[in-house]
Amino acid sequence: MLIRDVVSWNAMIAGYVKSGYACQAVELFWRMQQESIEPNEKTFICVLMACAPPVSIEEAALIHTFLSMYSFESDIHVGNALIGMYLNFRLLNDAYFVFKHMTMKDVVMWTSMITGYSDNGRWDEALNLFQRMLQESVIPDEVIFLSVLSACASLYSLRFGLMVHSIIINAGIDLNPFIGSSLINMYAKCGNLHLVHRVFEQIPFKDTVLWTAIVSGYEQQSEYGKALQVFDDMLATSINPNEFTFVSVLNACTGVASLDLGMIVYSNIVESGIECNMHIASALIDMYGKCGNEEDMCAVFVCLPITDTVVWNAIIDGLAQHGNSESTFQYFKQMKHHGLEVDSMTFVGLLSACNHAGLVDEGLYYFYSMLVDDEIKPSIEVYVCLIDILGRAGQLESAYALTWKLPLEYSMSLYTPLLSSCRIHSNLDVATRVGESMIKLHPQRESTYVLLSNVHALKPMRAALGTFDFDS
DNA sequence: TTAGGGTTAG
Repeated sequence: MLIRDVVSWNAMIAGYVKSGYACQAVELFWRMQQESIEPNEKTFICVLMACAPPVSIEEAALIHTFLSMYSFESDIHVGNALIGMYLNFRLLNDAYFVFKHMTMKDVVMWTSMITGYSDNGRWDEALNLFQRMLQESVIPDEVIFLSVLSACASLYSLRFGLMVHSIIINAGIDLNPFIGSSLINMYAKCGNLHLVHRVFEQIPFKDTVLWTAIVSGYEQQSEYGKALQVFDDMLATSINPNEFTFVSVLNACTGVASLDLGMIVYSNIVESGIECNMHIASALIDMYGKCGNEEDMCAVFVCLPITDTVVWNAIIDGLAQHGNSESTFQYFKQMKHHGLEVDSMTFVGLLSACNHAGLVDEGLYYFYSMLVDDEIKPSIEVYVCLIDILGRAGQLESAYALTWKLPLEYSMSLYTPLLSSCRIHSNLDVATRVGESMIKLHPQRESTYVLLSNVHALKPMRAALGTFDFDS
């Protein structure tokens, strides 16, 4: 072009951003300044959108400083792009600082800030902000409800979710697949499958995402049969499953431990022409692992690029479940060697390998290495494994002492494996103490009484065996 | 002719 005006530059920058070339977009922005083309609001909006890793925060801050020289900061679109930029770097306080100082806030800006909190696990603050928005008489639209419902789902808050649903109805928002799948996801996460079904029936047009939301909802609530049935219903329509659908369906096959079904679903994936991404791969590894086909589990793994923590966690856990403790440790070593990030799920696999092989010292070693070398906060699943390792090795008092160091909300998940260990070691003393605590916490839970009675049933058997002369 | 927020998965 012989003459390039601000619109040409904006179009170029926007094009680069939309195609994922963030660094080049920022470069173009600086070139534009060198050529003394005056930027406008739209220029800043485009370039701020490019400000996300791998662009550095220093360069992003420089663009913010540059922006301050113009009078665009009060522009609502620019303000929102600025909030979005800080959220891209997970700088929630900086984003909120910009948000707080905007004199005009529209529903889009509230959505950005709410999504920012929600995406960073600060769900309570997301919902508080939504309430504040309503108090300030901002009219919510369809999009903001999607973010708010996602926060309700993450909090498993049926109370708030129901309230939001009623606001949606009162606001006259269309029950389309977007709102429908968010509602289904929320009700499923809150465990209300009756409402999941009701919302699903109410949505007149059902697309792939809506079908996937209901399949995934049933699967996550361990209603594997229903998930498979709904998937079957979906196949009878003209709506095609996508990667997300297949992941949930594979999980449902794993849930019912059906290798045959899992293999049929795998052939469906291949037929559909959908590429096997990391989500599908890890679901597949998990399915083969839990359905007892170690060979195919490893065959899937070796075809994948070495890039993804979750895939490695899946194979480590799969090998551990098959009792291959040596291979499990080898894979962990390789994972570290390749510089992959490890997380608490990695250690769940490692510890369950130690558990199956009765390797107490190794289990403790990996546990401490997780705390000290990798500085990872152990998940409740890690503690369950650790207590199981100690318990099976007969270190029941140590295991029992550990349960006291953890928050009460986790106690039931920790006591259950401990009580089983008491049974293995016929330790009535610890069993009685654990059982009493469990009954105090959940007197209605029948499984506790069954476990406890199993431990007590050993008493006469042990007494009888005590009189038996094994040597002769 | 250039611009801001969103649904389902490991």
